Amino acid sequence: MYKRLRKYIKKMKTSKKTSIKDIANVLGVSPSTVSRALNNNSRISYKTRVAVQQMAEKLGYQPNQLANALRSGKSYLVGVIIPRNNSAFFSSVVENIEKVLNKEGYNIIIALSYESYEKECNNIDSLLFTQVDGIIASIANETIELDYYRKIKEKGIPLILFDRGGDDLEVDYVGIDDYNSSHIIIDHLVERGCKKIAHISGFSHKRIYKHRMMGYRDALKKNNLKLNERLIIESNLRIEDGRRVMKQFLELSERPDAVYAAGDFAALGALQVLLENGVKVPQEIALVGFSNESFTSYVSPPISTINQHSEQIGKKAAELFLERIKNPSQEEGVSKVIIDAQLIVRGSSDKI
Amino acid sequence: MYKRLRKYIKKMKTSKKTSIKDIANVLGVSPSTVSRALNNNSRISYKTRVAVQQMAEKLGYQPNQLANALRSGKSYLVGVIIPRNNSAFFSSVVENIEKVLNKEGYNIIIALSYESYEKECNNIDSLLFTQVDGIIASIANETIELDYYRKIKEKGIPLILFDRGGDDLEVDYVGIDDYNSSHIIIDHLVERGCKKIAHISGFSHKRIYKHRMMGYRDALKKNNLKLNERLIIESNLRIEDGRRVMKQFLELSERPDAVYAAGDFAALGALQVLLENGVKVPQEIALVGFSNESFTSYVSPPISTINQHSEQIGKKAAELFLERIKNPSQEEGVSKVIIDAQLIVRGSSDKI
DNA sequence: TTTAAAAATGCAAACGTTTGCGCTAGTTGT
DNA sequence: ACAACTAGCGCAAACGTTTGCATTTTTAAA
Repeated sequence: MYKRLRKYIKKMKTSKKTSIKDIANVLGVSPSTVSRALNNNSRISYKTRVAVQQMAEKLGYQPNQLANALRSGKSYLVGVIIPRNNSAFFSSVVENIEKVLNKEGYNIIIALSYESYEKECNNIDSLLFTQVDGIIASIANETIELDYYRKIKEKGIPLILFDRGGDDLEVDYVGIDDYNSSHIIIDHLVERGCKKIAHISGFSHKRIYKHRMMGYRDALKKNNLKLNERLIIESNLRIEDGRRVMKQFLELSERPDAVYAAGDFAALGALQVLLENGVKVPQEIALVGFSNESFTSYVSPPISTINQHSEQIGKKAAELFLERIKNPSQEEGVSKVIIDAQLIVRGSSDKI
Repeated sequence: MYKRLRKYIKKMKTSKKTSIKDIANVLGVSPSTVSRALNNNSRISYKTRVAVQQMAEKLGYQPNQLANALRSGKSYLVGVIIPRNNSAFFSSVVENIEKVLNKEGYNIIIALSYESYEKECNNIDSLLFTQVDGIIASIANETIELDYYRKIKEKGIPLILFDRGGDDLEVDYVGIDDYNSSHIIIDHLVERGCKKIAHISGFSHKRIYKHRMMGYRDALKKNNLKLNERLIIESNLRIEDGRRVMKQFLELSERPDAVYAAGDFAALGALQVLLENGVKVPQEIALVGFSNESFTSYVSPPISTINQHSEQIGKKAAELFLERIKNPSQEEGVSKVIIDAQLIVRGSSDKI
């Protein structure tokens, strides 16, 4: 027994990976016994189990997930695709997805799309190649065709979308009520006396931005405010887009007295332009963003925004995945979970 | 031929995964032929290759990376461990690591430590379990014992550290010159007339913060400024830490006329307290942060900071990994790449 | 002591892919 | 016609782990 051990410790110096076979050889048992002992199988005696587990520890045995996944058909990996990284919303969603899934023995693979359709397609291929057990995703801004997402579905792999989903896809979805969020924002701005409310919209081929705009339009109507098409401009909602659009609004003969931007980065750009032009915020022009990015509370004045409950979204997305795993039936209807958002009023739109 | 195809198309409806065996069966060739045809092996005739590749396309064949990695001993995955997610610095490093490695056929697995030692250990275990070909990491603030990183090394898996490294580990490293960066900051503050410069330090058990503090101390001496220990406070460098420490500095009988914070989040917290207390920045107290987080340019006044060249760090870290793969010899010396940082002067410390 | 039952293993094959070496059919040269 | 060579495959085993079923060993009862 000790001769065998010494022989194998020596072997360990040159070849770094310990496998079940190595343990089996040292102890003079079969690999299946080692596997069963490591997995506390009742068919293995206590004595053998202890010997195997101690030897595994001594030889630095590390289970090989590749082999396990190949054999079992399950990798216990979940791919999480997000469109951008430097965003408090997506960071928080990822964190909460991870917490829920880690508890159930899953690990996540984070894939970043950088708002690019091509990168997104590469990510999906990589994740499928890696045999993930499921994919949780939010769609990149550049993405119009959803063929790649359909591909996931066709392979029978659970797909859950959050925030940015797609009407054409019959898959599970978690998001907030974009339409109603706009109502809340417009009501708030109307309540503080605003009458000419402009909207920096995202691309309306993206469902969430379309709903935010529909909400904006209907809320204006509800409050008997005239709809001025020149006060609606679509953009990619980056800081530079917010700056450009805000400049356009300032050049109008009829200036707005409030601006609702469908994303916080665009709101930040708009704020920068307002301050640079000596416009008093919120006295002359009030400002509301969307998504509660961290910086909205750092800047001056702090920006009012919509809290999208990223924690809840992350948790719910992970739970939907786990339910899909437990009920693999393809015929079950899809879930759409819509969470009410919340307006956070700060200096940029506060009533004085 | 068509009977075989129809039989298999039918089979595809129920079992979602197409393997090389399925293609082999339809075409009446062996699995090894299919594999070779898919990999453009010269041992396979053009006719067979085309037939195989077309059938693979028709049957929706997706290579199984698990099997490939198991067979070859290489997963072409690289684990990237970062301590926090909502940071422009780490986001940018990750993005640049990914770009370089994707070009070489590698995919990355991002693991977040949330500044926790325990989470970091779990991440390392998960990555080893997943048979990554290498790990690129920045150490969590809570981590003192480096045993888990040693474990990576002992398994012969390439390990590259960036930014936050460890003196005890003989591994490749990329970072900036923290000592010299402090000199640059102090010189700048001295040039604008500051005489009582306080330092919000990170934990000095972390090498980078220790070097930043040493640089601070030596730069004061170099400029014949008196060192006041009450103007140095260690902290975790979060926003709330910056607030707390700044409040302490404001309560001193001898107030500082400048504050150098070893991280931008702490600088932001300090700025908030200064503004809340009606202190004019930079006229009464100048402020400099570290890391060039996005928000440093959004807030008012914009915060002077150190640009850590995250792009270069990411690229270099990935390149060091690739070199390790090309030269697997264990005896080669480790690389330490130190990049000069750059001071970005903004409103918080600008000369008027 | 013998027999039967229970406990504790071991064998073989599965998972998907790749690759060294062997085999076969066809072609070319003598 | 025969021998040698080459192109184009196929066989079998590797990679690490798990699991159904068979086999062996141990224990208890007659």
